[in-house]
Amino acid sequence: MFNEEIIIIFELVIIFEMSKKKIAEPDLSTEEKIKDAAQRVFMQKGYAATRTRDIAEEAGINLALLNYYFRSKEKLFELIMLEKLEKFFGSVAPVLNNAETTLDQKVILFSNNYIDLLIENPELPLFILSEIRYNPDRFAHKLPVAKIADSLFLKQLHEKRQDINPVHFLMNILAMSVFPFIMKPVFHSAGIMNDKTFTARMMERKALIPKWINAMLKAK
Amino acid sequence: MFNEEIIIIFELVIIFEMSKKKIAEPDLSTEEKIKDAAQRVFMQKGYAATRTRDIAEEAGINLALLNYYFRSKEKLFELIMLEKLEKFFGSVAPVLNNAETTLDQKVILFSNNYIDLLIENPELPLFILSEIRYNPDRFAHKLPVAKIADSLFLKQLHEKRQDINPVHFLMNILAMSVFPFIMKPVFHSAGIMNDKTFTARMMERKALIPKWINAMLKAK
DNA sequence: ATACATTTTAATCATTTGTTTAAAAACGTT
DNA sequence: AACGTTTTTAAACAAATGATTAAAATGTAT
Repeated sequence: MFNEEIIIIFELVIIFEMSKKKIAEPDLSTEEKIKDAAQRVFMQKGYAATRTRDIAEEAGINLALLNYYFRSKEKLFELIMLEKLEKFFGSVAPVLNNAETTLDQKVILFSNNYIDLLIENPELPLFILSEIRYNPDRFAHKLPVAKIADSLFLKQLHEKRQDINPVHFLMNILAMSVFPFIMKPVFHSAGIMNDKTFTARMMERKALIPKWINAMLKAK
Repeated sequence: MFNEEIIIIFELVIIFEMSKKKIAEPDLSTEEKIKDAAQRVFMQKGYAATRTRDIAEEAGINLALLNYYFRSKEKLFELIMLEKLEKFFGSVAPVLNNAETTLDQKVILFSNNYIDLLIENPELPLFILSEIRYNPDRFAHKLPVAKIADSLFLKQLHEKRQDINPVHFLMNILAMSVFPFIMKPVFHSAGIMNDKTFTARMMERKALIPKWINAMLKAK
């Protein structure tokens, strides 16, 4: 019947709208609900400012369940922090050590992949870096800094510009890709840029950064 | 007498050594001692992780004196935060709006002055940016973003490269100057770079950044 | 020296916060 | 349906924390 079809269409529209607005998915297990909520709250407020009650409320669960499933606030944080560290650092070393790609290709691959990652996780850099700052020793050994410091990428850079420490160039690529996301809260809270225009600018940068790095390498 | 002269020299040496090692200056007023200590502790641990007892201990004063002189932890923090905001943003707009300098000169002046500032205050960027992140609305109106967004510097940039949004270039100058200080805790806690070599690299960057920016502006 | 104001101290308070407990509810198996 | 197991709940606890208080100490002016 005609009416039934209309009803079905309305239902589909409602489902679609719900999936767009990311309304709390009620079919997750309690453990996953807590982890998801903890992720959001920790990322937004940092470890110290986060109350276990905030997480419980965000997850829509009883406070005691947090300790039931994860022992303690600290254990839960450690779990999430390790995942976020992997997300933030994990993809860097593989790209920089890929033996199949040239220097130029590495720059393109890195800035493209990394900016895509950060568009999906804009608060990641500031979260990671402040938590490391406020607890330097705790995660020191978890960072793949050695694999980056001895990377093929830095050797390839050194061949191209023996007069300048290649760490400078690596720093610049990182800076130009990551720093805008660290400044985002400033622009946003000052009402200068909304999320949409910010993302658009970041998309532009994916193509621009490799060109800029090339220009820097050729300079003088 | 000869002995007296030697004694005077020894005293001078002691005073000199003390000023070098910055041993807690005991001649400060209680109010200043608290503010100084609060500065250090807030910058190191952030607002949320800082206990008023930490500040009292660092200042070597009785806990109650903090409330006696500054009413509350929050009032004291606000005071320090405003000073740090001024330090972090205060010098930017004047340089970017100076009608007497060319575009190239502005880049040189900015990177030089700003890196000098950050060498003296390495934790400043991460402190400011995390506190804004974790409390976006609170300091939004205090930021001189408008003076930067409408700056002469951006107009001069626009003339030189009408094809690219000048905000990209401003972002790059900021990024290349500031970002290393944001990554410093990572390098440091991973044992890759000590304070001395880090500072040396930053000194190099003061001269390099203007060259890089120039190359980027000429590119393609 | 005395009286008054300012500063400092030790003790205490009220609230917040991470965690635990014991009972209730829900679940699964036979 | 009855049983044991797992999950959830409300209540409570102990420690931490920001703040206050009242008395002691110190400083200052007469």
